[in-house]
Amino acid sequence: MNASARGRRAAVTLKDLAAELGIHVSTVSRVLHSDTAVARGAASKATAERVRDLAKLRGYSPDPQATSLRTRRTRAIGVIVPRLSDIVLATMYEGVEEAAAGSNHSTFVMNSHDDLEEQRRKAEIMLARRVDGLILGDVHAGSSLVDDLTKRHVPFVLMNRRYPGFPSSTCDDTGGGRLVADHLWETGHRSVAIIAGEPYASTGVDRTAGFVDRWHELGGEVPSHRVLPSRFDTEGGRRAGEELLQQVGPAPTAVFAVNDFAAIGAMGAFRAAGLVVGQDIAVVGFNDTSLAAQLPIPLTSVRSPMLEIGRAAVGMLRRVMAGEEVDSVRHTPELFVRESSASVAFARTEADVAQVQG
Amino acid sequence: MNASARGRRAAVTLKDLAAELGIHVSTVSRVLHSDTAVARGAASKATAERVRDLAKLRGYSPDPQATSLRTRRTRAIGVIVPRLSDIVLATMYEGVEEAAAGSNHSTFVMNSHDDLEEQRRKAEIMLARRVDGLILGDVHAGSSLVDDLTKRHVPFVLMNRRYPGFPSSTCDDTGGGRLVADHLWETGHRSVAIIAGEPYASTGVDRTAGFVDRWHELGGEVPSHRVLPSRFDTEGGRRAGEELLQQVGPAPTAVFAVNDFAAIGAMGAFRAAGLVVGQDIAVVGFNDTSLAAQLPIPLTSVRSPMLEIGRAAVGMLRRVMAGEEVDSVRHTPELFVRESSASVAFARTEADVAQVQG
DNA sequence: GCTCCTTACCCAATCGTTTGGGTCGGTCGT
DNA sequence: ACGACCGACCCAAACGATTGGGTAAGGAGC
Repeated sequence: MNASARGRRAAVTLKDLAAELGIHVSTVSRVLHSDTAVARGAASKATAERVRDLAKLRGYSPDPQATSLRTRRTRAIGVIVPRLSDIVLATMYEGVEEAAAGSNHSTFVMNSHDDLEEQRRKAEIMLARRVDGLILGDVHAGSSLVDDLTKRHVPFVLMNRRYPGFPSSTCDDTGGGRLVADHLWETGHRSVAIIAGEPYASTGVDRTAGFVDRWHELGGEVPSHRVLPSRFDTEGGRRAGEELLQQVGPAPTAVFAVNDFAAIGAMGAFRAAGLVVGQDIAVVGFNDTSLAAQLPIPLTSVRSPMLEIGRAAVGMLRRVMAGEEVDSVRHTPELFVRESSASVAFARTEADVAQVQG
Repeated sequence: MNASARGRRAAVTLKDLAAELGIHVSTVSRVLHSDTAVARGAASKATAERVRDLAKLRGYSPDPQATSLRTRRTRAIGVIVPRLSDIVLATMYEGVEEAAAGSNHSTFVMNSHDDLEEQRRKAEIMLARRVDGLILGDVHAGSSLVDDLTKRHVPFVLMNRRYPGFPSSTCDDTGGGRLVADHLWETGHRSVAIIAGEPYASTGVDRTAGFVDRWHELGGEVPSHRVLPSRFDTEGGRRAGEELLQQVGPAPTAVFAVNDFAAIGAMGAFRAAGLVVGQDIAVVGFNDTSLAAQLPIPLTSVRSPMLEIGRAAVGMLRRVMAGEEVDSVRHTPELFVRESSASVAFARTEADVAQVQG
């Protein structure tokens, strides 16, 4: 019936250490906790040594609940993502976890499934848990959640997706889109389409806008029916790909999907229609997930530094929690050209297209 | 400088409610906390009503740190996985999160990167956080961690991978392997290879063993050099695929990769070597991740109920935490045949093989 | 009218830490 | 030789909730 028999509650406390050393618990606390600033003055060098030795010997580890209760901070941060089974967010989260662990913070993650209701609910759960701050990886354009959190003085930063006026750690998605436009233009394409992702996600919107802007600068045009919204998964990419092929008029010679998974889905649709990706049609993805390079037809993709985006989000959040103003960071992407769009001269001529059409 | 100015610390406490109602804090606590068992007897119906109304009005939410301190339980469970960027584990975690939320528990996840040192370190961090229990998704064969945790009376269950003698929520991997053997045998294959995954993971080991056993029952044989260990990612699959093709003697007509990602990597290797998957060589994966069906060449795969595995792990852990003995659960897998192995008659004859060889 | 229940509460200790303030015996400066 | 100061501690009040014990008033039963 004692503590250790009833469970694993062997946990040694400050009081235990104090009793064993014959000194007061507050002295032990100061020695163990304070970073030599307060520690000096709390106990003699000899006593401090004894305290530290015993703490190590007994395996003392402070009770975080008690500490939190007293200090009003939990050293926990909440992370909300659309879904962790999206490898992009999962990778960013790895960066978050790593950086948080580095500054002695724990992280709670929750999935919002990109549902506005659920975002709020999950945020409330985290706040009820008294997290010290939030990292939102799923912000929707026009969502009022960010304003509400600001009003409530909840420290938070955005990750993955940005929202004007709030600090975020994202990829330079616009720049990434421009890289793709340059690449496709240089390889001779003039008729392109974009699988643009969800309209509420800045990632897809910015990548699309970057592409379109650059394409215009280069002298090209992207008809609006060639910009298809889509889900971010393979299924969404496949549907968009199918839709593209069903449009009247010649099919595009190149397709930019704002996400690797959508690109993979589109590749499936093209192949099912008898097109050979990399020969009949070029496909470019985004994020350069570990899959891209390993696919049967390796996928050209824009690498976004996902781990770094996650790490940076933590750094920013720490500063926000400390009351500082922080600026958004846009991490630089890099294009990796692979077989799905590598060959320069394959772009079909108008004549070819007419033939295929006929 | 007051609490609410210094941050968002507006948090209303039991004491606040009690003061406003002119009753004692303990009465408020009993009304709000107890599930009508203790609540009855704590206050009159009228008072209870007033308490509940005011609590709702003021938006009272109990301080979990204070509660934990008093009750010695955190309602938090720790989850350790090899890596969350593995879609399989991420999906299981979604199941965990959902089930945990359902029973009002929070979850901490950490990545161990399949490193023994890191597993221990992460487990210690979670225990230092005083989680009520652990779900281990990364147990290694022969690891002593499970024994150590048992000795320390830490409630835990295993997920994804099993370990004899400890409760686990896994797929029936052996059965899954048998399904694949039946399928390949029926479609005429006699010369097969296995990309077997890491030897420390029961998933790969069991899937391989199930396949091999069934194959023997059917009268086939699997030479040991045809069972290649591999990492679980695409890179690992590609390497194993390349190695297979370099072996002396005729290449196998079918390959079973114990994981979809490894299968995708292998498909890449085969294609690079000029083989057409689904025609020259059959490939089967495992887990039926969302990618499998959407790949350019849709991948035959064994679906494991990942969400369910995660949910069940939580249920089991709750029972372990309650002091019950629980049995392991092996969830039933299901085979989905697709183009990568669909056609029955393509298996190359020995003559063909000889020709290719020559 | 007395005891004995209920009913409807209140009291106070406790969980493990932190932290603003003592206190007490010496040492230093003059 | 005397006050100021310093080093090395101790005290006790929090933080917010839970919970084993009261206790006072009112009614039932004899």
